[in-house]
Amino acid sequence: MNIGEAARRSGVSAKTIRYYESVGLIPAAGRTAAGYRAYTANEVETLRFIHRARSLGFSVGDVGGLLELWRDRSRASADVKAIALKHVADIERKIAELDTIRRTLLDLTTRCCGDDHPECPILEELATAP
Amino acid sequence: MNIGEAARRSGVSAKTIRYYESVGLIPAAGRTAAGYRAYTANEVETLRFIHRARSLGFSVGDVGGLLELWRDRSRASADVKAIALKHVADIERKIAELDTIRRTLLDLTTRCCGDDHPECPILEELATAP
DNA sequence: CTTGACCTTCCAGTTGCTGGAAGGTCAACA
DNA sequence: TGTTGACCTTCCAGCAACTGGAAGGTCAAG
Repeated sequence: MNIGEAARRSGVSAKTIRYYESVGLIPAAGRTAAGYRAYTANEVETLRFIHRARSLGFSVGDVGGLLELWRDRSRASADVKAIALKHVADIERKIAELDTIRRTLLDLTTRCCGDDHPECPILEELATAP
Repeated sequence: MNIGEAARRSGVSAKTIRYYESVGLIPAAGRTAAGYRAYTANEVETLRFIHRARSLGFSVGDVGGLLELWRDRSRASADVKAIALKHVADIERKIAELDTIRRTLLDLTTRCCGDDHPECPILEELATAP
């Protein structure tokens, strides 16, 4: 099938499929006589796998690792779990960071009247915080 | 003062100060006879303002808006608050997104033995989820 | 035989810096 | 006076992970 059809079935855009090929995440697809990329159902499954992994926030590099493990029948689930747990830790760090910012901003926005006067604790904080 | 000193005092690296100048976030600094950028205490204050706003996650574009309002004595605090609230909404969306992912991954990693066997609910999920 | 939906490659832009190369300047020290 | 070393300058490239667009080839239907 053509790249457009593979895109529709996998949820990965044609543009992105080409990109994944260019960075080596997937091997170069076969070609028709006219030079069109041709995809098998199997390759579409791989793309769906990638799509799901990316939607869970795994980096393209991590997805490469997961793909390798997926294809490796003699893998150790510990290796998969390690990648996932590291990702969870990253996410939790990120959430904590965002939450700190969120609480600061909520405090500031609550204290800001938000009217047509210039007094503003938000700007004051930005201007004078340590 | 030289850019290095301004960097040390503001918390913004010299490299980044030049970058901010290049993208128009700050006006071009004055120059010494030798062509070195020269900064006043006032400009350092602006850089500190920028540094704090950036550390609260405001985009460089938003920081530009905040800077303008900061300098505008006849501003309406409502305009500042609007920028901040929009940012809070963005952050909350992001947190919700990350938390959904986090919960999914925690479920999967909990169910994965993480031993030297190949069976792995994480890969299974990636391979078969809807 | 034409139209429109495909496909191809390649280049540039996004965000916010950061690293590095090649070279000029300045202050202190021998 | 010379020279070192810490500054400074510009410009170019690259990170992540795409996305948009231009210019042009292909295919199937009507």
